[in-house]
Amino acid sequence: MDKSRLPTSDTISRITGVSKSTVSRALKGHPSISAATRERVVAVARELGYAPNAVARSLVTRRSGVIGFIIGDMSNPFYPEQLERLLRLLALRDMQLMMFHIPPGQDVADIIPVLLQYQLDGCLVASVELSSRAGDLGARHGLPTVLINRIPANHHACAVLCNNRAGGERIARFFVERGVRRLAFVAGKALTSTSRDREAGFMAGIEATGTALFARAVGDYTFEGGYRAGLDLLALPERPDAVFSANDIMALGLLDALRAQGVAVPAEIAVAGFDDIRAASWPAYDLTTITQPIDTLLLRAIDLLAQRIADPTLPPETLYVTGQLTIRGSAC
Amino acid sequence: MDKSRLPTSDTISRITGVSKSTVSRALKGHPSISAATRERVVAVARELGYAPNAVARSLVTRRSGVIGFIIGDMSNPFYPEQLERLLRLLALRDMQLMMFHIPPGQDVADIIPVLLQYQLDGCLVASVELSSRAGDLGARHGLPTVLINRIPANHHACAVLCNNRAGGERIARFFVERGVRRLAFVAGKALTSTSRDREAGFMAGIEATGTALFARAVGDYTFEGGYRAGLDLLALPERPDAVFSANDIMALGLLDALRAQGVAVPAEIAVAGFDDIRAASWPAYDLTTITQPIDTLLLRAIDLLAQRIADPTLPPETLYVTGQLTIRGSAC
DNA sequence: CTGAAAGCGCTTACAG
DNA sequence: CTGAAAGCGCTTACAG
Repeated sequence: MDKSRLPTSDTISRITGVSKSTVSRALKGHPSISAATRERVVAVARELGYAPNAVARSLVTRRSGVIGFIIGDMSNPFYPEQLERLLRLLALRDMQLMMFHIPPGQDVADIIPVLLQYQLDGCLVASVELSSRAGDLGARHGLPTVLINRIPANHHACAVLCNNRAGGERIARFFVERGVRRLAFVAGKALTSTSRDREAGFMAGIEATGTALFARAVGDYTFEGGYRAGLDLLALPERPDAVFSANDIMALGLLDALRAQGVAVPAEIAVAGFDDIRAASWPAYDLTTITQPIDTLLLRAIDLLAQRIADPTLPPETLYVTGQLTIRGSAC
Repeated sequence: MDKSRLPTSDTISRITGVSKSTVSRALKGHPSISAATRERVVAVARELGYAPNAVARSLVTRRSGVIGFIIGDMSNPFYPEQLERLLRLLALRDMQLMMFHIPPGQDVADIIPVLLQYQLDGCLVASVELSSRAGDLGARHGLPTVLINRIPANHHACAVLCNNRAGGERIARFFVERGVRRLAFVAGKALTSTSRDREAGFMAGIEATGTALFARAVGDYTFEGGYRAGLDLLALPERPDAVFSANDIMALGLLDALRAQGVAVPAEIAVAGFDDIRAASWPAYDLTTITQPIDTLLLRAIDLLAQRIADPTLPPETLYVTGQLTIRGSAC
């Protein structure tokens, strides 16, 4: 009935008459244990609802089966969507996840001591806004770390990224093929590699056709920022024909700004985003965007992490996955 | 450089020349330690970046400083929004959070053994769809548990709820005061107390005015379900003037269905929801709704939990917080 | 195939 | 005010 009364390996040992060592080995299917002994131990353990205390096990094995998930601001729904998939994928491997939220203004470096206390097996860093010092976790503290959609500084950590550049280029090509000429870009946070790479790809795609970028605004990766960016673009002496927003959540704000100003989408201005968050497919927005292959991305990240947990001497690696253009009503 | 090289209390002990016991006491500010000793220990610990190994500490204190957060389907953005606030509030208390995701079709009962392994201090259960057996965690396994927006079966666990009934009633009153007569309700999952209580309140509010419910549809608490419910209502021989959706995410789908059918909102049909998720305030939806006081709700939940962690003999308690009507363009 | 013993890194009575 | 010792619940060489 009480927490302190959970059965221990000693309980099983006393009931079955074999030693704790044997209980431990029997339960983890160690080959040297006789079938008869194993069966008896397993039966008693099951009957008592016994499971080895994960804390004690972690202390001796130096493996906790828990990985840390580090995120910053979650107002972009893309993060929660990743989280849900991640939990599903980890459950398949019997791994648990501990959350670490870095509030605005703080940095990964600030919580490293806390992180280190918990004997985590590894870390996934999912915020594009967090400093590159996240790589320190791996390099200086021996904690296997994989960055998601973030370029590791000094190659000190692993990373899995959606090919942001290719995605930006794809959008440019899509617009240009449809004869759009006055192309605008709405940037996310200036310091993030995702925004810069998506922009670089977009620029490359435009320049390949001999044209130049028509206008640029900044939306800081937020809905409200996207809304303001939309108003900024509409205030220009001449309006763009199409806008590529560096992520979806800004694109939604942008679409609402256009709607508020009576602009017809896509007839007057076409809009495309990046991520394919759930809201992108809601009829109110119906956003053309680059769909990030989240499951693949996370699967690769988990694989990379699992390999480093198994062998910490493995060198860092950076992997790319490719997003697909999803055409919807906002640009078609 | 390596994980196994993290300094231990023994490291500090050797450097400072005091015993491990003294190191431990000095670091936690035990009053019996002399100021001089404490300062020296603290200085060395800081210099080495030492922090007590949480796993070892948990093993002896039987306190981990970690609580479990149990959620089901996260497609309703209300859950991620809670999660972010929760992380902020827990950080203030130096508590960590471990996530447990129950996939559709599974139940809390299925992960109880896993949960129990981790020496969690307590549990917060945040899914309205999970069985009432969540209360077992507290009652049968001694794990302090607080349900969020869920009525505990048999009073075996604590709970904090938004006053769902009062919210439903408030919406009814709001509609009736504006002279709306043909009121419809869109239900969430049939088995959830949130949907039932919101409906009961709505019905009570309607009946208080001598009228009756005009129409009812079911949206299963999803965006798509809300969309279908909208089409269902429009297919009726006579249309309602106003619809109360048991949560926001369904209301968004509903609004998109109305828009798709060319229905003017709120002129022809007014719409109200419940929760006040972020998307409710996006201009595309501009949804009138009951704003749940998330921070208060979570703060109360944490308090209830902290009390039970400190004294497990405390009886279960159920607390209510009150939502506020937030009037936006979808019903005004 | 099995067991006794040591040890993971802490905390906490118990002495002094 | 401080230390030696025991112990939290496991796992894992080491013997046999």
